[in-house]
Amino acid sequence: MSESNAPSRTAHKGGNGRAQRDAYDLPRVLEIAVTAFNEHGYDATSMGNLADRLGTSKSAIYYHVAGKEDLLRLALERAIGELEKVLDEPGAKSGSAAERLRFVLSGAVRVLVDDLPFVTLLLRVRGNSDIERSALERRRRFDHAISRLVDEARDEGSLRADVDAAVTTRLLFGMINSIVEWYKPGGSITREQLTEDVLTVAFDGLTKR
Amino acid sequence: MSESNAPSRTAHKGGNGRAQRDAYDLPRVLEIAVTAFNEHGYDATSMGNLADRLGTSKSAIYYHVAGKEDLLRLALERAIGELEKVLDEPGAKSGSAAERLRFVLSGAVRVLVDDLPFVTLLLRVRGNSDIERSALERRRRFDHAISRLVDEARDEGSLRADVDAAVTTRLLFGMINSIVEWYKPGGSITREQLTEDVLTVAFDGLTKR
DNA sequence: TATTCTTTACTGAACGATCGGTAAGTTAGC
DNA sequence: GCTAACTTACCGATCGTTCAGTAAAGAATA
Repeated sequence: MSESNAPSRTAHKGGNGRAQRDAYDLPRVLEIAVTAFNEHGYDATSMGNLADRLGTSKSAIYYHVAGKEDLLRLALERAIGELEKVLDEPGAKSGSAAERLRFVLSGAVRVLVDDLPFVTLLLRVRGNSDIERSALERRRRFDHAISRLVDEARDEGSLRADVDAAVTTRLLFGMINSIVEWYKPGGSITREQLTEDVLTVAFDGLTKR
Repeated sequence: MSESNAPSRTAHKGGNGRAQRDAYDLPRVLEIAVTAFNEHGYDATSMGNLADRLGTSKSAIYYHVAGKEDLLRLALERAIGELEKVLDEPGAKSGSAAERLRFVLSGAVRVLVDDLPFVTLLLRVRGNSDIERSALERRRRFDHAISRLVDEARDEGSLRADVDAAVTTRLLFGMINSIVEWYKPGGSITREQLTEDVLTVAFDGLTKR
């Protein structure tokens, strides 16, 4: 692969360096689209709007993607895909339920931070189309897997049993998912520090001991 | 356009006054609108859509409200107004910082539950228009007031100091605000039980002691 | 090397559908 | 008859999408 080229040109994909007047390849289009969707909402973002941000025309976008919904599909797939991977990692499968829960929650925070705009979009989806409903269904399954871990950790005696288990899980999710609303990567708080803080507050609470 | 509500024309049915072929008064229109906005998003909800839900025509809605944005304005005003009231109650002004914090958080949960659809809409606003930005600004001020309470409770020695104060506050908000995404009034969990669970998890964490 | 063909990556204009909103006429109850 | 509460018909703007055309560059042919 040739990497000595000017960055504004030839962002070629596979084996051959073809003609490319500008670098509007799919990853770039997707990145701009996800940013715009998060800023103004999916419905409020028009294809003309995206074209302006890309410095190109509306119809040029259609060379790279099938349509507006396709951009949403690709973005949601990326987000939910990365989250699902966490459940397949070894740390999510061995150890006590409490250990596995901590591992999965850490992994979720990691994905939230590393793919922040994509996960942000996923968490705002309300099920308006088949694509959104499909992403929502996969998210529901992911949530359910963590919910089972909470139940197990409870049965183990690791977690408190005086609060409804379902409520506990929901509040836990609420806390973690809210990260996308305020966390700025590259700021003063590192990803690792954030993960530690989240687990501390979640498991030990706000009260001083 | 005047800031105040109370349009002198709306003949409310309370004292039984004017002709009313159907019960499409402002509160009913607003209720249907907020429900629709929450289900499909503000942008994805058309005036025609609202008219169908009301069993009337699009233009009939314009007799009761100035336009689509006006519906949003009224809904957001109600939500943020109720939240702001909590800060003015006596319990929010006397006692230790920890006590005031618990009072305000309880109050926030109470408003969230009692005006669930309105607060849901408020929490989903992203600042796309002047109206949204104005609501967002008031919400930011409300959040900041609670943030100061957390700082005070910390200085008092009531709250832990080993986690960043700003992060603590954000996670606390994330947890509480997430309620609008899953709580169903009239279900098995009462408002009071929910409030208690939230405070327990927030202050004491998930771990069994 | 010179010419032609093919593919890539667009441009610009236009499409039908739908949007929020309005104008003007109509009906029900006092 | 007056007015509140509509209805029907329509407006211009904008939406996502399509389509014919085309410039640029590599590949094939001579």
